[in-house]
Amino acid sequence: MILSTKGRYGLKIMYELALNYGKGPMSLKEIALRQQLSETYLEQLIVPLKKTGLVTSVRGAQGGYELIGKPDEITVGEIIRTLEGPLAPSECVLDDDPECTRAEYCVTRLIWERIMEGINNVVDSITLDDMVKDYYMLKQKKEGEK
Amino acid sequence: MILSTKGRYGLKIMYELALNYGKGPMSLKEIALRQQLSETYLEQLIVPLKKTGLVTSVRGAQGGYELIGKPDEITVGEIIRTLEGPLAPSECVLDDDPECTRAEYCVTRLIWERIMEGINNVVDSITLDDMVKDYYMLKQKKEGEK
DNA sequence: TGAAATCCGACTTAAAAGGTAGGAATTAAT
DNA sequence: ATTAATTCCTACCTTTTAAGTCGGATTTCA
Repeated sequence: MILSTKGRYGLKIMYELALNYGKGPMSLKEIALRQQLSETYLEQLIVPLKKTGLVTSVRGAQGGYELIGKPDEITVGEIIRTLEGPLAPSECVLDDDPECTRAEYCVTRLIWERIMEGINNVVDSITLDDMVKDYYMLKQKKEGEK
Repeated sequence: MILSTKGRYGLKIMYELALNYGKGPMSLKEIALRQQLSETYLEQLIVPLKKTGLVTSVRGAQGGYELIGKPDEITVGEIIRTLEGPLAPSECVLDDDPECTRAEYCVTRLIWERIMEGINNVVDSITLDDMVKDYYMLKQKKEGEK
């Protein structure tokens, strides 16, 4: 049940952009450097993020990417679903599955629905701003230890 | 983020065994028939369920499988984790990941931990007995519609 | 003794994961 | 004007995983 690198790295991209929010565009090169990830791979991942309208780009030298919305308006759920598709444990709970009219009265389906609801509740309750706050919390804590 | 068929079919196996609880062993053939699944594939899936001690087997003709514990003591979480491994969105939240001492203060890791906790809370709160009850509820409802 | 089961291990095929590579287009700074 | 930095675009590659299948050995009830 581990997420693919798409969702995981995608969140890292968005987190870096959130830390940089309001400071102009940030290049993928810098993000890749800070997160120790392959820049060319991140290029792939940012395409859907742009298409969904979560980020915008500035081309050319000194260009890069920026969040479109404010960090407290972007949830972890939106980001992960953009890159991974719907967060469902089984296809049969997605809108329109034709095979799911079964003689077993589909009890398992009820379970998948509950699980899906649980997962989405969690990820939709966390925003990028929460992550930024976590960062400053951790930072302060670490400085206190010196 | 869709579960593999291991976890999904595995839960169906356990659900059938729960419906059959107390009535002697049930063969994979019958389970496969009722759930419209490949019997030989289910053979693979039941191995870990047996190894973990969730089911026991009776060999020979009229043999089959039975739940070891009572349906209200077996959670969906146990079953899925047995077949899918730990329900974590990232490896880095599993005990001992060595790579996770990072300069970013690992804010994303905090997020994965919260998500993992959320998922496990949901699946561990549902037992096989809940599914059996769901079955009788749905059945009654359907009969009322006639 | 035969049929119905579980058990065991190897094999197969297709898709997905996790990238790389090469180059075109755009733009700020010099 | 040129150069360097950047996004953008398309294709390709390699390894792993998913989702089974297959053949046969073993056990046991009828």
